[in-house]
Order: sequence, then structure tokens, then C-alpha cells
Amino acid sequence: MVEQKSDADLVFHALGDPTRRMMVERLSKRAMTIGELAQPLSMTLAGASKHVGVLEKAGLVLREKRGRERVCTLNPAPLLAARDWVEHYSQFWNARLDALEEALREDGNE
Amino acid sequence: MVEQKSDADLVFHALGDPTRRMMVERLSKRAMTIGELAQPLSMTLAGASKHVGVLEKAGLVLREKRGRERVCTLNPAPLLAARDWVEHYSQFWNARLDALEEALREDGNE
DNA sequence: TCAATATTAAACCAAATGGTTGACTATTGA
DNA sequence: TCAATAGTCAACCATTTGGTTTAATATTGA
Repeated sequence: MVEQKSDADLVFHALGDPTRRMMVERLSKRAMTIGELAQPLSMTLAGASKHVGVLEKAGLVLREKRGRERVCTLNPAPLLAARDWVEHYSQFWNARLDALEEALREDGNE
Repeated sequence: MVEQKSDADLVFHALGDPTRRMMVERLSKRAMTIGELAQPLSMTLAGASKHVGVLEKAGLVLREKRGRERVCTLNPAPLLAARDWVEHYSQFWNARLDALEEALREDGNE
């Protein structure tokens, strides 16, 4: 665990927390400040800010200063890599179903 | 953090570790024992077993006893949920690109 | 100018994580 | 029968995580 984390590590890890997935969901609708993100979370601003930091390090959120606020916007680009990974291995689900179907058909024909 | 974790939490969390993603990748090719999974990992059997346990709790791996070995097989079903979640929000990437393109086209016409 | 607001930073804490070791069980095969 | 093999379990350890509090900074607006 000394080695530096890959992009995929950061993205999957960031999404592994329900608070952060909720943040992503809300940010997909519109940009929000830290305060807005924190509001429904029964959590301090500092706590929310740390979660945003995790999303930011994963590249999923951009935080820019606007006056005394920080506006967070969703950057879905890193999701593409995660999507591709998951997509690839979830294909094995179809493959398994196909194989099962095939096996059943073979059995039926014998 | 006392609340019980959702399926998505477990799946994303399980995938957030490179060791476990590697296990999923290898299991997608063929079923393997704990020992086989542990082998390229410079990790004890016990360590590998714990990782498999995390994948198992997320529903991604089935572990069945065969003699003194445990054969692990990939169950990609939970990946479908993760795929759908990621798929949904990565669509915003396309939306953003579309909007950008639209904006550029509008500008060009003025 | 100055109080209020939005956020961050740092120190701290409990719990979870990722790993180890050592003892144990179950199974194999000579 | 008995040593070797495959794995688990429990205890333990260091590090990370998810949260807090308190203090500090920057900005707003009266």
C-alpha cells in the first residue's frame, strides 16, 4: 500500500462511499457550493469539504472559487474509465447466460 | 457509518482495491483456488482469503469447497448494478460535449 | 469599518482496512 | 497411519478513513 494509487483506484474508492455517490448524483443535476452539498448531509462543512476533496482527487469534481464560495461541478470524464472496466467484466454475465442457454439447448437435443 | 451498507457500497468498495480488481480480472478467465489467487500477489494465503471475503460479501465471488481447496468463481451479476450507476452518470459527459458543440455552433451562426 | 458568512486547515479520535503471524481443521496421498 | 497441503480463524499492528472541533482566511454587505 505504499505504491501510488491508479486512477481507477481513486475513482472506485471515491464511489465506494454513499455520501460521495450522493454528491455525484446531485452535482449531475447542477453545480453546487460546498455548503449546498453539505446541507442535507447532517455533517459539518469541514466534513463535506473533505468528501469533495476525495472526489476532486479522483478527478470527478472540479472546485472553483467564486467569491467566498467554492462552486463544485461534476467532471464525468473519469467515470468513463470506470464504466469501461465494469462494462468489460459485466459482459461475462452475458457470456455465462449464453453458455447456460447453450448447455440447456445441447441437453435438449441429446 | 453505523447504517448497513448498500449493495452498491459493497461493490464499489470491493473494486476500489487494485488487488481485488486483479482477482476479478483473473477470475473472469477461469475459476481459481485461494492459493492460485494468492500466488502472484506476494501476500499470505490468509491475506488473499480476506480479500476474497470482501469480494464474496459484495456478491462478486462464489467460494465453494472442493476437497481441501476452495474454488472461487466470478459472479458478475452485482457488476450490472455498478455498471448501470456509472453508465447513467457518465452520460453527462456526452451531454456536456453535446452542449459544448451546440454552443459552438450557435456562436458560429451569429 | 466590521460583523457575518463560506470555506479551509490542523489536530484529534474511533473505527475500518490491509496486512501479518501462529494455531487450528480438513483433506490428500504415500 | 501420518506428514504435507489448503485454507480459516483470531489476535495483533500500522495506516487510512470518516468524522469532529477549533482557529484561521477571504469575502460580503451593511
